[in-house]
Amino acid sequence: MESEEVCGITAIDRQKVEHVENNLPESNRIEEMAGFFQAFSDPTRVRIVLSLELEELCVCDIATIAGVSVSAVSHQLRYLRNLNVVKKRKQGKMVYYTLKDEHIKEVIQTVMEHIHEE
Amino acid sequence: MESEEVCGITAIDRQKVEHVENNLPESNRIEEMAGFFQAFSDPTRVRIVLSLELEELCVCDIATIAGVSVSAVSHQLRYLRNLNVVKKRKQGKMVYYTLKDEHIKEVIQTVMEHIHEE
DNA sequence: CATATATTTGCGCAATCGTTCAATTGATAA
DNA sequence: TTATCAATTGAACGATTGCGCAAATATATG
Repeated sequence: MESEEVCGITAIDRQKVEHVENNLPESNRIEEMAGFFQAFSDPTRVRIVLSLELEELCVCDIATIAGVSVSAVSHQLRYLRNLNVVKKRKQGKMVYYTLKDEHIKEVIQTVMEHIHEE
Repeated sequence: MESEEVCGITAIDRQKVEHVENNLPESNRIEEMAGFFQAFSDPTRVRIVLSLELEELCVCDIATIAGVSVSAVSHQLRYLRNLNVVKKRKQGKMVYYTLKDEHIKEVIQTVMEHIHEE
């Protein structure tokens, strides 16, 4: 048998494990990826992003569409802003949000197609 | 001004709001999307999925690669199985996991490219 | 049968998340 | 100035998440 003790965990197939470990992206990249996916892992945020694909909207209107409080939306918008998904434009008292860059649409499109294909 | 009271929330631009509401996917679809993204919103799960892109692996080896306990991996694998992301093949005492379908790779590839492009 | 190994499962804990509420900031209008 | 309105912020909450531990399950072997 090709088993071996490693740090208290039994690694059965040492060769496969090494192959994978050598070809996996580094931890930073992996966390970055997870972080990106997390941005869209909540229905409210998905609704916000899909809405902003269609129109530039003020916080209040986003709240109406998303069906949650203005405060909740504002928190989520800050979250999405920090992740470079959306950007804001201030005009008087009001703040208008849009998607930061266009190829977020592509990513979402790809995922939506994937979901439909089954 | 084009403001109006709707369920206690002030909708500023009625026209935009309606346009968005009419063109947004239905709630089921949105939750489905969020659920899909959630599958990859955790570093351990990302590591698992990226590993299974490279090799068919047993639970124990996945645990070694992911750097968490066998139990933790098993929990995550069940989660991913319920989401139709991975499938298992039993051989004796051991259970080998692979990705369920190939075009999950495409989705991940698209996202990775997106992240690199900035 | 008993033993050993690989995986799964249920439980509980700590950390995180999404939300609301209340207070605050920033800008406009009287 | 004061009043008003849009948006942001911080605190607190309940709910969910990811994990490890320990027990249970499943399969192979003596």
